Amino acid sequence: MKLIKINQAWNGEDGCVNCNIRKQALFGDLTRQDFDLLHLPILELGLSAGETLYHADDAASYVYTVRSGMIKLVNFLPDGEYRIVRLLRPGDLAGIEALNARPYLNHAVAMQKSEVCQISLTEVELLNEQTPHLCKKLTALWQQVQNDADVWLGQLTVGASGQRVVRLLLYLADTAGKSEFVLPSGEDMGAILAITKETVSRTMAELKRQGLVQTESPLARINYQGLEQWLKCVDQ
Amino acid sequence: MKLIKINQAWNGEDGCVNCNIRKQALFGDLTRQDFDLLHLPILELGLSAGETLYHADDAASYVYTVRSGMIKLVNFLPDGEYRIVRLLRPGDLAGIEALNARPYLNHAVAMQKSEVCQISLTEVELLNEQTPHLCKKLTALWQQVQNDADVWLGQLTVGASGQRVVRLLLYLADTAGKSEFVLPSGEDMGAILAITKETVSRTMAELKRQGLVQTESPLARINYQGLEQWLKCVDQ
DNA sequence: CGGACGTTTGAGGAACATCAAAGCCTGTGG
DNA sequence: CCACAGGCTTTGATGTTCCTCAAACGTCCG
Repeated sequence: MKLIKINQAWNGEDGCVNCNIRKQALFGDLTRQDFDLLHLPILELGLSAGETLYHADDAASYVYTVRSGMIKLVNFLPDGEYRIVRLLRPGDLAGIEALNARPYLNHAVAMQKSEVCQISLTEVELLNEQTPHLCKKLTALWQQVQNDADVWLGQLTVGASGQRVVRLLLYLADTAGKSEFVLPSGEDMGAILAITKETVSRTMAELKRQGLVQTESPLARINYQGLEQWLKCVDQ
Repeated sequence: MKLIKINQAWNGEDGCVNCNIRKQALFGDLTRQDFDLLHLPILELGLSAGETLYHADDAASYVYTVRSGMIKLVNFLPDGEYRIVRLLRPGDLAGIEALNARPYLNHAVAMQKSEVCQISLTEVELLNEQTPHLCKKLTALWQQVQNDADVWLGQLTVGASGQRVVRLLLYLADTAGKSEFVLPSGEDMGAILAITKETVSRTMAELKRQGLVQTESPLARINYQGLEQWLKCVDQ
């Protein structure tokens, strides 16, 4: 793992205060005064696609706020297969389980070129004792975890393979905020949906044939309402 | 919904302080002084099998600590199918998402005769502002949610139907703390594992034939190590 | 006792996994 | 700049698993 240190996001001055995604992120509710309680620098790290941020069972001393890109949380099964259990996007917190003095539960791997802020656990714990502003945000972030888990379980692992792929595309568009986004590899989509990459490929081919999806390089553009309609027709 | 009020678990005296599952539950870290901050009574409710504790999208004003029995969290899909996304056992918190001023995310239904404590949201919020002891426990409970979600996604929705059934049986034994436990209905097991009740039935029949599972009335007794072995053999 | 509901068992068929081979991009080094 | 290697994607043929539909059986409750 050769993470690149981009810069020191907070250095005693006001890097964090001015962070462009701070409102959504862990420190979103902190006041100017709260920031004065910080005494360790916060590093900003760059990851290229495929790089690992941390491994499951690693002793954890940091959590990471995602600033850009996308991080997958991966679980490996005894037989070597793997399964993606969550996707983290800007504002999300990777390694949140470390706040409980537990080792990381999954592997965190960048799916695209990504940037994260590395926040020391002790920093978070100290801050949490000295100001009540953090606990609320933490609860919101945990809630997000539950929400995602529910979507995953309720929509992405149920029904015919076609429905799963379509629901994933809609989910990706939702989280990206637009109908154009970086498409995960076929294998990754399979690991999200619990189907094989071949089935993913066949379904995507069919959707392209119907003009509901266009792909170009790493990007996909989807016809959102068309896909929603497609779901309803197949369901009945 | 006709929940039965069993009694007032906390009445200004020390019902909660002496609660036999308090250590694991929401108030586990509170001190005697913290309890003095409570000013609303906490009700203990009884549910019979099949009764609903709350519905998804209900405006939430309570969270519930499970005292006995088992509660399932259920999501309904547009086509009327349903999916169980989590099982709650004694010590777990139902409706935890309400702490974020959100409506409930799923339906909560008792699978067996169960008992829960009804805790007012405002109570939790007030307590959270006045003592730091709650936040830690909350984090631990959220962590539990994530943990369960990972197990669900990583083990119960992947692989052949037989493996899923066996993993569920092992999971139920783990959470029960012994190899004898109340077996969910075939339909519920199917809704957990994303397979049909017929497939569940066939698999269970086969496991019984092999002497790895015995059922009696609502109870099941499993050969834990035998099932673990069974998993390894099938895997390869 | 009879009805409703859950479980069991069977037969048939569809959907998906598996295996295999060919095609296509990407990046690398000559 | 082009050629080539590697990985990822696509497409096909085959087989198995599991879903679907259906009927019989068992059990719990009125």
